[in-house]
Amino acid sequence: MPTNSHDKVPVITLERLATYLRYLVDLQQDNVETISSSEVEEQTGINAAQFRKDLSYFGEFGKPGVGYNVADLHSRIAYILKLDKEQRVILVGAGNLGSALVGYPGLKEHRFNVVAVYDNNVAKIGRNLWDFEIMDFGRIVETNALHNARIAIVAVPRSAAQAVTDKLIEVGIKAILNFAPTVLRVPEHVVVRNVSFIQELAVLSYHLSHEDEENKSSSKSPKQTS
Amino acid sequence: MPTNSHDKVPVITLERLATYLRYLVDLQQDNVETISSSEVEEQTGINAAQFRKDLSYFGEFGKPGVGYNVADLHSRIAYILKLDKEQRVILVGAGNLGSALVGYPGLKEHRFNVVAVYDNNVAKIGRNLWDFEIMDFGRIVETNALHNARIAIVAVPRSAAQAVTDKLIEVGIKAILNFAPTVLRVPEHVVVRNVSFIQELAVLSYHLSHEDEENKSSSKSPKQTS
DNA sequence: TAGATTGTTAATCGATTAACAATC
DNA sequence: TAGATTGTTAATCGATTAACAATC
Repeated sequence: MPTNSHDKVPVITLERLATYLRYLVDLQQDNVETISSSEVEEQTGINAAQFRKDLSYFGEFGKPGVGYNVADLHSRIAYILKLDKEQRVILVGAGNLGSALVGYPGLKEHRFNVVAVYDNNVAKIGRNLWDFEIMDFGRIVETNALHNARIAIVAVPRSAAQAVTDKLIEVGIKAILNFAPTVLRVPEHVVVRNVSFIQELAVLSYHLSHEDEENKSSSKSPKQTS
Repeated sequence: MPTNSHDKVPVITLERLATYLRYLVDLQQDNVETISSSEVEEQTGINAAQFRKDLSYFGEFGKPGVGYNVADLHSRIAYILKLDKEQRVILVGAGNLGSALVGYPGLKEHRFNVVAVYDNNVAKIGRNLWDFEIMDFGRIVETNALHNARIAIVAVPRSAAQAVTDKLIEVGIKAILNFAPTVLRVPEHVVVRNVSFIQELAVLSYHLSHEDEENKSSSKSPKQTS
C-alpha cells in the first residue's frame, strides 16, 4: 500500500518534503531535468539516504541508475502534501502580520485560497485588507458555514488567542497555523503548528553568544533547520 | 561545569526553552509563583521528565519537594538564551513581511534591537519604515561597520536571497533568520534558521487531507510542534 | 554489459521518558 | 517526620545513515 499510506509518517519527513519541493522549484527554474539523491545531498546538505527514505514512505519515485525526474517528483510531492488542489484558508487578526501573510504571493502559488479575513476590532470591520472585506469575528459561525474552510491562520494577540481558537474549533476548523506567542490547547483531532519569530531569534541568539568561545570544527555542508 | 556549558545542547532543547519562556510569561501574568514539572506537563503537553532534562543541561533550577520559582526560572532561561541583553538586528527587505516583523512589539520586549532596515529598491531607499529610514543595501559594508549587528532577518524574494546572504556574511553577520523560500548556503560558522509559512501550511494540509480516513485514537494532551 | 543509483534493511545514533535515590 | 518533587540514570523509542541487493 504505497503512494499515500498514512500510517505514521514522521512530521519531520513532511517538513522535509516541503523543503524538497522548494528546492525542486529552483531546479525547474534552472531547467534541470534529473537529479540523484547524492546531488540533493551536495546542494541542500540533506543526507542522500534520508532523502530516499523520506520518499519511500510514499512509494517509488526514482529509477535506479538514473535518478529522479524533477518535474515528476515535484508534482508527486505536491500531490502528497495536497498542494495540488485548492485549500480554503481563513485569517483571524487583520493586523500588520496578518496583512503581510495574506498578501504573500506564495499562497496562491501553492493553491492556498484565503476565503475570509476576520477581526474583532470595530474600527477594522468592514474595511478592506487587500481584496478582502474584514469580517466580524463574532459572526464567524454564519460565515464559515458558507466558506467551509478547514485551515485557519491565527494572527491575534496572545491574550485573544485561546478564545479565538476555541471558537474556530466550534466552526469546524481542523488545522491552525498559530502566530500568537502562546501554547494553544486544542482537542486531539485538531492540528496546530506554531510559528514563533521570537523563538527563532532566541535560538539564533543562543548560538551567537557562544560563538567567540567556540573553536572551529570541520563540517562543510549547510547547517540549517526547518 | 553547569549553568551554561555549551557542549552539545540539542537545538530542540533550545527551542523548547523558548517555549517555556513564553509559558512562564503567562504564569507571571497570572501571578503564579511556583510550578512543578508535572504542572508544566499538564498545561503544555510537554513531558515532565523532558522539561527537567532540558533544564539539566544548564544547571539546577528547582527545589526537590517544592518545584520551580516562576520569576527565577524565567530570568535564568532568558539569561541562557541571551534575551537579557540587547542584541542588534538588521532587516533586509522592506516589503510587507519585513514591515510586519520590524513592527512587532515582541522584539523590543525580548531585547532585540533593530538597528537598520535595508532594501535595494531605489523607490524605497530613503523612505521610512516605522521609525527607520530605509537604507541602500548596496552600502551595507559602510553602515554595518558602524552598527556591528550580528543577526540579520532576510525577508527578500527567493531570487535575491543567496546574493543578499553572501553579502551579509561579508559584513560580519553570524546568524540569519531566513524568510525567503530557499535553502541558503552559508559557511560553517554562520547559523541559519528558516521560517517558512508555506511549509507550515503544507504540513497542516497533509494532515487535513487525511483526516476523514482516520479513526479516532486516544491521546488527550495538546499535539503541537515548534 | 558495466556503471550508476535506487529502495530498503539493519546498525547507529540521539532524543524521550520511566523510574528512583537525593533532598527540600 | 512524611510527602512531594527534583536531577539524573538507564531503558525505550524513533530518526538517521551506511551498506547493499535489485535494477535501470
